[in-house]
Amino acid sequence: MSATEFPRTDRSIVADDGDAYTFCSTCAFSHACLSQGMDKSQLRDLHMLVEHIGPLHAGDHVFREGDPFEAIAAVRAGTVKTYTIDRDGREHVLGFHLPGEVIGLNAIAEDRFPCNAIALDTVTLCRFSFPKISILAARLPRLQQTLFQLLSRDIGTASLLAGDWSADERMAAFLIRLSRRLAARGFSAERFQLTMSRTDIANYLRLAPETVSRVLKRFNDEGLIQVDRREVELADRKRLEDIAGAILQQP
Amino acid sequence: MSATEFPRTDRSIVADDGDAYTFCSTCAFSHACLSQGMDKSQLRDLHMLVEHIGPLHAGDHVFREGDPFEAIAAVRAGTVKTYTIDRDGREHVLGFHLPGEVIGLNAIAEDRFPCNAIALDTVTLCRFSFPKISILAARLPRLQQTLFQLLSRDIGTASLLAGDWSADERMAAFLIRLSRRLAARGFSAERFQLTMSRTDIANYLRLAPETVSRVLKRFNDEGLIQVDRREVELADRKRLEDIAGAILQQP
DNA sequence: CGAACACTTGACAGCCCTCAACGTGAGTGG
DNA sequence: CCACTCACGTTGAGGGCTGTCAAGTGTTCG
Repeated sequence: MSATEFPRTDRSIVADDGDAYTFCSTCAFSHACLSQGMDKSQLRDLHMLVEHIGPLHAGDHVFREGDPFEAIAAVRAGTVKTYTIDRDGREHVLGFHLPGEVIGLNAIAEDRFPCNAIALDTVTLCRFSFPKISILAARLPRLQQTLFQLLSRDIGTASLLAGDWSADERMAAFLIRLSRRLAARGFSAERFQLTMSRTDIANYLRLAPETVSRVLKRFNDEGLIQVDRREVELADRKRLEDIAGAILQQP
Repeated sequence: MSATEFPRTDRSIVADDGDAYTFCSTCAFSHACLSQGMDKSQLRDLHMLVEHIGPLHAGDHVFREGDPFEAIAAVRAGTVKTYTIDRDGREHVLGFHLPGEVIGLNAIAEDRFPCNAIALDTVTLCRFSFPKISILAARLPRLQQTLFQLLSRDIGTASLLAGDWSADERMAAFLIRLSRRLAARGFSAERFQLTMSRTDIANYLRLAPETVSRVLKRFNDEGLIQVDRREVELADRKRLEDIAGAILQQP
């Protein structure tokens, strides 16, 4: 069992501000960091409280359920899975987090992490001390607004999977949303690699792993996608979007 | 069809600050409003931006999907249902909101309300202009923290119903959580009135109305509850909590 | 090479949805 | 006071989707 990497503060702080503008361009905070209205000194303030974490490797935990909440983090590279284990030992995947997305926001309410976070591949993170960023947000309206928006957005995405959708609808929506998120970050929207196992997808979509397998095969046979192991190509995006339609109408 | 009441700004502003301390004691902002660390003048600032709305009557809309987002609101009295209508015309209930609870937080991200809100009975609200409360939050760390916590909490509750729980688990969890929320606001935890229809409950729990009816009847026959029309008494809270267990372990 | 793991494929059953009919209570108007 | 209407709620029968169980295949890694 690997140690929890995230709460540690004795990690070396990578101060590679030199390429900060490059890797931050796709970050959730980029609007707050890079947009107009924030001068050099303010930008330095924000970069001052960023700690670069990693690289973590597949299976390393970013944080664990019950850990005291001290910071949120933006994924810089790789994929992070957040999940909980319920009373009966079943895993519930709350989400997969791609570069630019923020994890830990649901820990603010209780001051503890209500879930685990684990790296699915090689992951690097930007760690933001929450007390510090709160103080800074009081001086920077745009940053405060960004935080409010990030939190608000998570409420919406959390209720997205809550509906009583069919397995086909869930899977199609999963693929389309993943594709869109990857595209927004500069990756190919049509062809990509699933960084998570079938079981992870099943636990996220609240399906059985067998059902995930069957639906993917049927989508493949019907020409909607081409799937080989974890490689996926969206062959008929339009029909996929049509299947997922009712779910995707939500942002 | 009734008009949307909420976005209007030409409503009479009820300035009954005289009993502000009374009705606000159970409000989500009470910690920010009434706790230490906020002096008289700051308290006045917060009360200044509160607009009292209502009374609305059963069937009146507080806001509608697509309305521009200008303000959040705390329920003072009554029950508000938030819901969406999907492409296929099916209603999805996002939540029932009791006195002291805040609605509209999921509108921040898109600057529009992503759902409808309707009064289930006679409802009064406190309306907080969001731009104004944001500015105030920058000056009052405690208020900022309260807002962050409210947003963060909603992420958790949104993912609560996302699991693939059985109808029994969902219903038990629904009753227990409703009971706890009512108790936290000074109402009886054991005996209460359902302000929503069976269909509303079904659309919230993602079940068919018939299933809701059947489960309630079985719970009644098994001595877990006593239900007569919309009157409910929790006869065996312990067993109910046991059934709901896996869901309730989340905050 | 062998073991562990992820994934696939098939058979079967169970939960819950759908469809349908009926019962009940509140409100209305005569 | 009663008949009527209408929405809401209950109850029953049947079927479909998807979970469970089981076995087999393929891949990775020691």
